[in-house]
Amino acid sequence: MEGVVEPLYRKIRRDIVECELTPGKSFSEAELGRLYNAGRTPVREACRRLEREGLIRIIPFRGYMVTPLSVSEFKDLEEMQLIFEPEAAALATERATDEELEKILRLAHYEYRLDDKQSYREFVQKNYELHSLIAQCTRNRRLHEVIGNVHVRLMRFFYLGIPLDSYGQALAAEHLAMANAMRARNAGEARQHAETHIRNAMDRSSKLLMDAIRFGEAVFDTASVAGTIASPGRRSTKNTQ
Amino acid sequence: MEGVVEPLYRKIRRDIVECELTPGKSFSEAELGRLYNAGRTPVREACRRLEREGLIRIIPFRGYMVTPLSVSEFKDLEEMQLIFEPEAAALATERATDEELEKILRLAHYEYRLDDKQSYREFVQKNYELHSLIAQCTRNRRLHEVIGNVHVRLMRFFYLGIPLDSYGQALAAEHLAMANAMRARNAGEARQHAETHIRNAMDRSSKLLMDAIRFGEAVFDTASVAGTIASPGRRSTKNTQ
DNA sequence: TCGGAGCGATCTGTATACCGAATGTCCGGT
DNA sequence: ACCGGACATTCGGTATACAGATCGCTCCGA
Repeated sequence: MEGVVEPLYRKIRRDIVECELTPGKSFSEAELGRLYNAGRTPVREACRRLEREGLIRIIPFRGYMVTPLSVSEFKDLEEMQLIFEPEAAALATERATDEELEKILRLAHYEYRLDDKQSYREFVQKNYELHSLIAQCTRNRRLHEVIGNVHVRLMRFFYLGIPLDSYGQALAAEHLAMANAMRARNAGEARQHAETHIRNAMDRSSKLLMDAIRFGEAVFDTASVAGTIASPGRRSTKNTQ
Repeated sequence: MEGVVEPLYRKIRRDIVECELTPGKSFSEAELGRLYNAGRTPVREACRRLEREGLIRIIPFRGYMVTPLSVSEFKDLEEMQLIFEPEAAALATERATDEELEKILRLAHYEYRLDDKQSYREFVQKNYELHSLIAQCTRNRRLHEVIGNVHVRLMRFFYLGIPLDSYGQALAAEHLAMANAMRARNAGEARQHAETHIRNAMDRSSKLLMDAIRFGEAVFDTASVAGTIASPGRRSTKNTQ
């Protein structure tokens, strides 16, 4: 029975990351306990962890709330990526085993088709695995954790389809360039490719974010209350509630 | 009554950081509750947070344990500093207010006298404030948190007097150079100074670490089980227990 | 009719008790 | 001397109780 809180935590986290639990939605401990059928204590604990990871916000005597997506969070996270990942790529280039580099290369081949929603979700997942594996190859466990957390938080945005849409080939090309540099054990070049990869991602996403905001489509900033319309045809009863 | 867990958490964290609770020491929830007179629930919660920060380790059915100091953790943390702080200094240079830059400069003036233990502890504290303030000036809250956490974990080593000893002036000089560059709004130079500062710190500490290990003085590594040899004449009954 | 004070509902925060599970220890048998 | 099982300890999880805080509703007065 070792793991009741751990699976629960993972389930909730997955649902948040995949925007199954809409950002900005608020709920009580009991409610969440019913939803995942678990007692109040494990729910509390899971929520505490999620709060520390920035996925849930605790409103002092009113309950919990899925952290609303905000432009500022997105910017912060991307800025962190820009700082962390190029160095991580360089370190990984020097420290990874040949097998790991092969696996990285394999993951870098992933693309997705625009017409297929499922393919996109898979890509987001593989993209995470790629970045996480690179971080792991730094052989710096703490760094790996931090980079992983940053990416997890970014994935919520990805799952909304905001920053990646319609850039499948470009992304894969950048991934490949980086993976190849790593495989050639060229740390400097790997760093460079990683940096331009992140910079490009930032450019693309800022464009898409602008559009999204212009269309009033999703993301919100500032003082909480992020009603989330998300995709058309999605029920959004009691979203801000 | 909002804050019972928060102060408790802070107290425990402070005691761990200041090595008041010796690294490697193990204890039960009840024990800790008695020590800080608090209930089991707040203790649990505080320990969970400390675990996520890497200051406490949970041994599945045997209790808790102050994370033993390990060379690998030290190396990891310094490597992270080397990645984060130069960029943070550069960002802060561009984003800080004039007042903040003044305060940074003021903090950078801190030195310590070798003969005075209290002065050293103060220095460690001020050093933390300096680095934390710089991180805060990046205006990237998440980045600030991460850098703060890294530094907090490093402080345990500092409080053991390991990596700083007898480098007071050198440290202050490096701090000053960086702070001055920041005040001149020269981001590139600030980054450069920060980088050499961290690199120097790494060199110095690796020397001192070697010595410390040679003298069997403190730090432990590898697979958990840090029997605490520490100082000669120290009983080590039930150390791994 | 409108506005403000007060009351109650609800939920978190915290403490405590209890059961089950797992592990290390100790003791006794082979 | 070695091995195996019972016991104590301690954590993991749940239920429960209670205090405090917040919100919303009602009621009363202007």
